[in-house]
Amino acid sequence: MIHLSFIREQPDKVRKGAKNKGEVIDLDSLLNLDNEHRSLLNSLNELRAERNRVSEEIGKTKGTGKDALDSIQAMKKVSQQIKELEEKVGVLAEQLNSKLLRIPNLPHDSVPIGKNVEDNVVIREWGDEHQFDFTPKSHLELGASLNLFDFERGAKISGSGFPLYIGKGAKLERALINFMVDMHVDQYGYTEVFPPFLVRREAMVTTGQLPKFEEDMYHTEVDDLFLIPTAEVPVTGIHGNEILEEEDLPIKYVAYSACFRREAGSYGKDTHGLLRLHQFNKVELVKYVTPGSSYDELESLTAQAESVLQALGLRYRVVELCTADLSFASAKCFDLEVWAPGEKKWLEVSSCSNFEGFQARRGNIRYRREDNRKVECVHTLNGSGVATPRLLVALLETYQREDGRVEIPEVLQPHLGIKELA
RNA sequence: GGAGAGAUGGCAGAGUCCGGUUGAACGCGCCGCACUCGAAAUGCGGUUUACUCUUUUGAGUAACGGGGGUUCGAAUCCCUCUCUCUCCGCCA
Repeated sequence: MIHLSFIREQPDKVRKGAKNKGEVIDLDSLLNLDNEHRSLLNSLNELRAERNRVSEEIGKTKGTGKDALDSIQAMKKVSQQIKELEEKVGVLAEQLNSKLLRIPNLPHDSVPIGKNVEDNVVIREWGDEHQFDFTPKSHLELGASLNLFDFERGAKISGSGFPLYIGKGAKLERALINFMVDMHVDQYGYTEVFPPFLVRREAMVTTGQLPKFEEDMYHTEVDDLFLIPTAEVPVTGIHGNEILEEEDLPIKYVAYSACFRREAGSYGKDTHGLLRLHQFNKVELVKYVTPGSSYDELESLTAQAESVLQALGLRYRVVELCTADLSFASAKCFDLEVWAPGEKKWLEVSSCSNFEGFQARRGNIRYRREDNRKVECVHTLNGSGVATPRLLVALLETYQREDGRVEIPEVLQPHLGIKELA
């Protein structure tokens, strides 16, 4: 969340940032609430100060053997007042917090201002368009002929959007996950973690899924736990309510997880095959860094995600999101889009974001500076490195041959044990 | 699922029975200064966080796992929730 004092001091910046993101916020009611809260809080503190002072006197008086009935009677009244004020202040604080949690993060100054997806900016492209001397098939056709997945039976078990991978398809999925996790650990020094897939509310609030997007999440009623939409949630939660040492930063984690998304409101979009799913697999990179380094860390994070696609020899482009397309919690974000020759589309396989202190404040994730030993919030970043379903689409469609077989990129062969899918 | 024990500051660990200058002893760590060519050792001083008010200085309030209660006053008493540990049961 945005620091309250920042909102007080620079409300226009907050309004402008939210407006550029296309978010409607009501700062006036928040600021009024804040004023009321502070004024009551001051009265409350004065009363408590009085009570503390007199209570101490009572203790001393009793110590000398005298009674202090008058003071006790007076403090009874004061305590009653305190109790009433505490209730009011508590209600206001809750309302204030709830409003605060719904204020989006502000875009970084470098983010292009835009009205919609059209205004995103392609930063760079990598790889040449694969030349086919036949008409490339879609991943659906390839998957069917090679018997890699079975969407009908997946839907029979769980509903549409829950793919069932079979045989070499299942193994390919597992190989991709292993390949990516190993790469980030071995080449870039990430620490591998295997997080829980169900999390408490607090973890979802920290990363920004709650309270605003509860309807997009799978929720288990009885235990009040949420299925994670991304490993970002549990992995960012790892250091919640902690004070880290600056010398331990940056902390870098890589995690595989299944991801669960209700995709409420996106019915009819990308409905076929592996393009949009309720459950999918993803390898996620999460960094905790010092504020001064977070934009450099965003660059390296993006580069590391890109290197997965490079190693697999897949054509892709890096897109800088404009303000309108930036997510609620993000200050700046690069999307990686891989080219799928069968679909003839760019497919988003990664989002690399800097959240600055937005998540850290929500989750109370801080660090102690080396120079002055002061405590401040870390910056958090994360990026997919990368998500498998669309990666699999691009892989199959890119490496297909006319005879319907699919070559396996060399880097993947040790993980899969075969050179082609036939 | 059953029975029991516990949760205190960066760490470790008193205080809880018998509520009152205890934001919290002693120690470790950390920071500063002194001594030293330098280091170690030693000595001295300092060392929680959040919020509010204040131009600076400073002052106040809150927090001993979370929430609630009793009381003039709660780390300390009561209730409740969460978590951790031990034993039993069940189980991949």
